Amino acid sequence: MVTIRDVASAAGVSPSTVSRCFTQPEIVEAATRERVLRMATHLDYRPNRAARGLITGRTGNIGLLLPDLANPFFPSIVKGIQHQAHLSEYQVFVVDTDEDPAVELGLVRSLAKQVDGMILCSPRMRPAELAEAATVSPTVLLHRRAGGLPSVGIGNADAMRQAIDHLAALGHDRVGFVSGPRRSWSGRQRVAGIRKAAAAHGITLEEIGHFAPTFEGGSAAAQGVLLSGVTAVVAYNDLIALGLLNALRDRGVDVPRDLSIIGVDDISVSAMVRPALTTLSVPKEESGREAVDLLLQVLAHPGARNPPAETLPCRLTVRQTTAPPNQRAATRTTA
Amino acid sequence: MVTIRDVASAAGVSPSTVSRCFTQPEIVEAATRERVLRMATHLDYRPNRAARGLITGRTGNIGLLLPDLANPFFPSIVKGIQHQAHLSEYQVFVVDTDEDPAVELGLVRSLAKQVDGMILCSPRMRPAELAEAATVSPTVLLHRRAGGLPSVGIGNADAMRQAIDHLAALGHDRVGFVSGPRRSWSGRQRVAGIRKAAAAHGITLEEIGHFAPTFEGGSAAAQGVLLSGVTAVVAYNDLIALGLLNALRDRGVDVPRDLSIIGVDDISVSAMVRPALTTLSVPKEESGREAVDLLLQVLAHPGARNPPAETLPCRLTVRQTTAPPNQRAATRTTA
DNA sequence: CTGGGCTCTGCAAACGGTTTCATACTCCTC
DNA sequence: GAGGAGTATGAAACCGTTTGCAGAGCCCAG
Repeated sequence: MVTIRDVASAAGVSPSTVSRCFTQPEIVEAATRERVLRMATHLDYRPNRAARGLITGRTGNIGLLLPDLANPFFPSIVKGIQHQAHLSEYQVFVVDTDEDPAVELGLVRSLAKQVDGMILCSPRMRPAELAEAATVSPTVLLHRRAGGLPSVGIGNADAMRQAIDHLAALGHDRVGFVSGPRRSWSGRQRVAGIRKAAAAHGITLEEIGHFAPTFEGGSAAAQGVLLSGVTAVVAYNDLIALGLLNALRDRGVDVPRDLSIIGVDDISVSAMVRPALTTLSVPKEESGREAVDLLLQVLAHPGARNPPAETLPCRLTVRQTTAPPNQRAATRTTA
Repeated sequence: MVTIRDVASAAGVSPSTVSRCFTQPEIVEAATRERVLRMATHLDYRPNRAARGLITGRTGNIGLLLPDLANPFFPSIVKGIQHQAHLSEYQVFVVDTDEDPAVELGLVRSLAKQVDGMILCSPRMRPAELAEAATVSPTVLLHRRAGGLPSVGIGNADAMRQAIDHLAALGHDRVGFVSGPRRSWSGRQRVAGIRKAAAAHGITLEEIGHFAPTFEGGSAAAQGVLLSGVTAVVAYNDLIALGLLNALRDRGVDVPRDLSIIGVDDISVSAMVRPALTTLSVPKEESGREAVDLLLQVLAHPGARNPPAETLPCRLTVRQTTAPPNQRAATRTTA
């Protein structure tokens, strides 16, 4: 392994000078600098980041905590985060919590020493734990907002408004919301948003259960949806919507004729199924990139007073799972 | 930040003793050890891994290179790898190459210093580059085999045999194979395997193009498949199969009546679409776990002469996209 | 010619651990 | 009671880098 000393002796200077050539090139004489850099590339020298980190206190790594890589929503975010992080020479530690809130804080702690900061994506932990996590390591929240921590979120309430506007325009007046995990902050935002939007349109809202944010969770929701007598549902996320869509079809329910379905996230699968899912498109990669930018900004100005809380807009993508209500089916199910 | 010296003075011993309590507990006297460990937990001391790595040469990290996180095949592997790595207190650096072979080697080099070893998942680079990567850092190949490097793979040829057996049993005698990336080693294995299996059954094999291993790639393959006059196709992977399935439906082709489709991977989406995709189930998480085990084994015995090359079996999962050939449709398309 | 200020470079001390080597102590045997 | 083996601990060197401080050399003004 080639060290800074090898480069130094090869270039006939001291290690300090070599170091300066990399960290503050302008203060070393041009001729010297050029000679050093030439030897460095010639020897294929790369600074040992662990050694550098030991003294600077910076690791060049950022940590990313997320609930479940198996949900295609998150890999998109990872891609955005990685791309942006690599632009600034940062590496990313990815940690999957398997939707278990109990392990989140522990993972943050165990990762803290090895990263300069963390991005907590859709964390399920409680606000107090979140505050504690933030003391352990500089933290940016992604798809969550809490206690004045810097965060990147999406316009959940506005998204729900768009969904309800769309359903109202189609003529629905009895709509369901299929909830995801009880601990999901986004979920609570969405419920609040859809309540308000439904009220504004005079639409009756049925809130249906809490389900795992997975395809299976959506299947499990089918019975409750059918019993509720609604003509349209908005689901917590696309996976639930897809599971629901499938379970309904297996029971002979025609989507969108008998029931309209709207998801949230716009994961790639949603465009692959038939009928293709109408959904609220969330800017996934972009939100990941923004989170990195925000974190780097926080790292650069540790004492900033007002940590920014960004909100990115969602956009309704109308595909094939929404249509005007089927009067006959509606009256049948409500009967 | 609490250091080893803090623990040492709190416990009334030297830093050396504290260090030994963690690295080789058996050589320090029981009473002393207990006192030290009690102080350590009390102060919430955690060894600085960068500092430790500086002297031991071990980082406690492993690197994972993969082509595209957006393909649901890979997140499953990541989960398996992470889970197994965390059991041995290793962290995982994940790097996505966006299917670009040109950047792979560079990423390996830039990551090398920060990891103890790397898992290269479905790398697209050439054997010579692979050999070079292996000199840079201890390497395990996942879903690829090359030049005696330790590897974990799947039984591609056997998988193709199962697919052809299934299609032959249904009565197909003219089958297509839709190829993925030209640089994919698995792809070449599968072509070779399916050629042999088809020959054994007296089945005519049509090899159709090279396509991106994505949903869009599958859509693009539709025309070629229709022109080929086959009654069944096996696709390089599930995403291509799904794209194909969709594009065919949009052209009015009924799957499986007019055409049978078999994918490879068994990604979660394949069970979510209708008709659900018949596919070769690859043990994704398991292969990830095996790769970690293998890498740790390599790290523990650096001089081992015969690096193991494991092969995990695939299993055909029959769903709804395979059926006996439709005689009329077949003659129509071959006309 | 002297002295003050600049610019560039080297020395040496960190950073937080691990590990080699030496030392002090205990215990046992002859 | 002396000597040797064995055990538990501490002192110090080291890993590869950054950085505060000092010093060398130079230029220019007085």
